[in-house]
Amino acid sequence: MDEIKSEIYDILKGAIRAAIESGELPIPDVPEIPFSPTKTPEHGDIATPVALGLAKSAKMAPRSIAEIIVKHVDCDKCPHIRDLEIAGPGFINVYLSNEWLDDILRTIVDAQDAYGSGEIGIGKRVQIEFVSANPTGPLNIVSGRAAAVGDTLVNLLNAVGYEAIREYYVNDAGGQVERLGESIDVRYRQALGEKNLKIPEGGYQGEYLQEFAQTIAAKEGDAYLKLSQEERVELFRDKGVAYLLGQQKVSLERFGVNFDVWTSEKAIRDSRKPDQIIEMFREKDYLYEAEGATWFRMTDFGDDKDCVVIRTNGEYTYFVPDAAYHHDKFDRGFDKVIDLLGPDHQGHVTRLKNFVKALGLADDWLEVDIIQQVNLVDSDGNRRDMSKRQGQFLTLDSLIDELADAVGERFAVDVARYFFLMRANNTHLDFNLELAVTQANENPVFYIQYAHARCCSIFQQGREQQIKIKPIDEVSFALLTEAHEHELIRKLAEFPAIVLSSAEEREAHRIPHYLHELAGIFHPYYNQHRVLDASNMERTYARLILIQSVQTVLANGLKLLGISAPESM
RNA sequence: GCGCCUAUAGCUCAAUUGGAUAGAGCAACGGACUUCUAAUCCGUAGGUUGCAGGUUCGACUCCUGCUAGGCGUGCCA
Repeated sequence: MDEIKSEIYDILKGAIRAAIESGELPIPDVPEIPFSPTKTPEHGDIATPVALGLAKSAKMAPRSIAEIIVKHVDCDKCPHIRDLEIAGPGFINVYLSNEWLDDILRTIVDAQDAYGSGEIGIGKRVQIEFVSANPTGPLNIVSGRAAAVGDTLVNLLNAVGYEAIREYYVNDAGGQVERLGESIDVRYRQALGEKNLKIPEGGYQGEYLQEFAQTIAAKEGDAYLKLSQEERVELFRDKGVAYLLGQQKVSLERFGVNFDVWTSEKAIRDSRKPDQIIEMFREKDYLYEAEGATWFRMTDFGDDKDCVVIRTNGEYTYFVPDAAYHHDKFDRGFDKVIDLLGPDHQGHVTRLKNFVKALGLADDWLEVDIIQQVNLVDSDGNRRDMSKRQGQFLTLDSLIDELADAVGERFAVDVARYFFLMRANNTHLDFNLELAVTQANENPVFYIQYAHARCCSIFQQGREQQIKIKPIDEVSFALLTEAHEHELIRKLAEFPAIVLSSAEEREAHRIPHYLHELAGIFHPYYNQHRVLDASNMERTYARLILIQSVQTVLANGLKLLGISAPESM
């Protein structure tokens, strides 16, 4: 496929050059030639608007430019071109010979699991940091969305050759975990019968801490009351972080996301890195003292406000360990670092990028994407953010529990991942719970999975009828004459380009859309045409190769999304 | 006030990153199981792409100004 594309590119380039040399096309140089697969077969297989782009500089009508270019195309040189056509305002439509379709099926059958992968990123190391929720409670659904997106982006980057890893930054230091320790202390003492205690300002009210504190009380009794409050808060802080982080890991594993590296903020703070960063900033004169605190000259980097890096109490604000953390990422040798942050962190994107700049790192080394918020809605679009089950803000676990009640544990994670992945990252996601829990035809996840299961089912039937797939060289694809068959093959051919653009643009949602479109061609085909047909075995063999290719692409695509490809449903 | 994100069919979203007649699913209506799985298919209907300008051969896409919603905004992370 790619070879044919570059062949056609060269032919068109040659034609334009010949037209310039003959003086018919008054432009200085051969331009970039954009071309893409067409939306509809009526426009051929590949089309280019290059003549439209040249209209201005050549001061000619686009259609006549296209005519001149086509006149100079040497069709004998490229057996893959069946026909050339000028259409609409001046598009050049290329019709490929049927060999092209054969080539695609051959490529897929040869490559199998590897079909769709690429090499553009070979030799480059990428780190994606995502979820990174505070270890002060269970993961919420936005974290779930980030987990699905980050996990898939890593899959995509690895598929196109990068060496990408998943990393989780554990915010186990600072004021929030202090509040956590204090909150657990209150719950612990309440569990022992103490009255008139209140969760401190900024503390955590959730039931999960009551349960945790009750477990401690049941196990250790009042042993900890002998400690000073300060000692107790510190102890509970550490116990709480360990417990809640453990819970988060369990949730993530259930969701099919496994991080390669967990980095502790506390460890970063305890290292010498933050001091070194401050030292470096001081040397570069990025810092000044005011109002008892130390400030960073953020305005020098174009922001409208400076910001505090050392508080009046002498502690670093989170910026310092954060800058140190990113410097540490650089030291670990990543060519590119991507942070996926939650919607409440958007104010920090510019500051973070500025700190990275202040560290002397390249502008495009750090990429920050915001994973926007998730609303749960019903089919009428009404918001439903509360969990029925727990009567509280929905957590990732309770979402999967609800889905599991409806579609079974087997598909609950598949459905959740699909719904999180089907929208662009920077849009607010309306998660239609009603649609997600329908096990019926409307659910797009099942639509795709069912297509895969149907492919498998054909092979199962074939085995029962003693029909085996023939080696590809003994099959004649000329028998695939149905319009649906050509449409399917054209769609299969798009897959590698979709994977590539999806990885490079960080737009994971293109994969679910593509798979849905592919299934949307397969199902009608399946309904109208029989694959296994004893009265026409030669065509059966050709169709089996086609079905095998469809199955391969569906399976490869679902794997990128971390969604199962069931053999039966 | 300032900054970021968003606005496309009744609802939820696409649109190969500036290309041809803006496409899907859901919801609505009417049909198809003696067939490799009906979790499927076929058909009907649904649009001034928030508004107003501009750039371009060509704009959902880029620029300017409005309107509406979400989020953020110097010592939490």
